[in-house]
Amino acid sequence: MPELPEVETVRRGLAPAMMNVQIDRVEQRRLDLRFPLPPNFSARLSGQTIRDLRRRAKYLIAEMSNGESLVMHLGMSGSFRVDTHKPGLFHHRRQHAAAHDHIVFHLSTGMRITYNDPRRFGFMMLIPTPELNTHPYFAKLGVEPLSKDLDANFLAQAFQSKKTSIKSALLDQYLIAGLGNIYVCEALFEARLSPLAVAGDLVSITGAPSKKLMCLPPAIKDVLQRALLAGGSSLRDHRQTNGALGYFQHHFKVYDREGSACRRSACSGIISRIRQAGRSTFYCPRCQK
DNA sequence: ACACTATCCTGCAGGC
DNA sequence: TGCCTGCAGGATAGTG
Repeated sequence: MPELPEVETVRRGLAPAMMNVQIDRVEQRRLDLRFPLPPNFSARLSGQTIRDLRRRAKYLIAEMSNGESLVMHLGMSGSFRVDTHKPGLFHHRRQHAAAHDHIVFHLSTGMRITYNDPRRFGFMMLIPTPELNTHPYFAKLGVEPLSKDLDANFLAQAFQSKKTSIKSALLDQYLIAGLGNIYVCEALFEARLSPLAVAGDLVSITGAPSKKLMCLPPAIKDVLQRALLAGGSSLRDHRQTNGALGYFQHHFKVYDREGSACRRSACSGIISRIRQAGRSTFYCPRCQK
């Protein structure tokens, strides 16, 4: 599920509860998610104070007071829930763990942060904070799409002589870090670009971005920003940390709209679904060229 | 260098 | 009602 807008929504929900708060203990309800959890996971986190909670691409990074950082990835179905544990009260209503609640952080404030992940494609790692930038998971990551690093000149340089489709190129986390299947489809629609276009064909021989490519960075930023305002997209698993749904799925122009009418005014196209690199692509063949 | 596939895992929708 | 198939927001390893 979680692409940049969902991960950032989660970060904004977690930050008030976690920032400058101590972790009392960590309840580890399984030994592994996608990978085995780090050795002594609970012990290494217990007693630490969370100094910062950042996002890089689709990763959440909680910097601890002991110099280690907890790096978390939500995979396809990961979510966090924040609630308050009230000991003594409501004794008759024991707070049961929900299915797929794998990790619970008990904070000194009485708040609990519960990580739920049905498919367990998510993972958590502990990395010494000074090594984050050189760690294999981060060293090669591409630009943040909402930063000014993402502009037409950057894309021209990134796409030059690339024979892969623009759809696949935008999904490549080593070029742009944080886009996923939904927002790539939506951004290509905004930019009126066919997902089948060859990335390198959008760059002139001199290395300058074509006019079509110039539309893409603003389209990407616009889609991501609107999704952020909506709290992300909830297809099945994504929740804000208070349990609320995101609602950007109601604003999709192409994603999951196969067979429906194109929403661009004066376009009479029908949204198509094709398969690219093993993933569904949704687009309007009439107005995306 | 590139494209495609299978893989990890669970849940759900659709067809019969 | 149930069984089966395919598909899902990600990312990697292996193949040709």
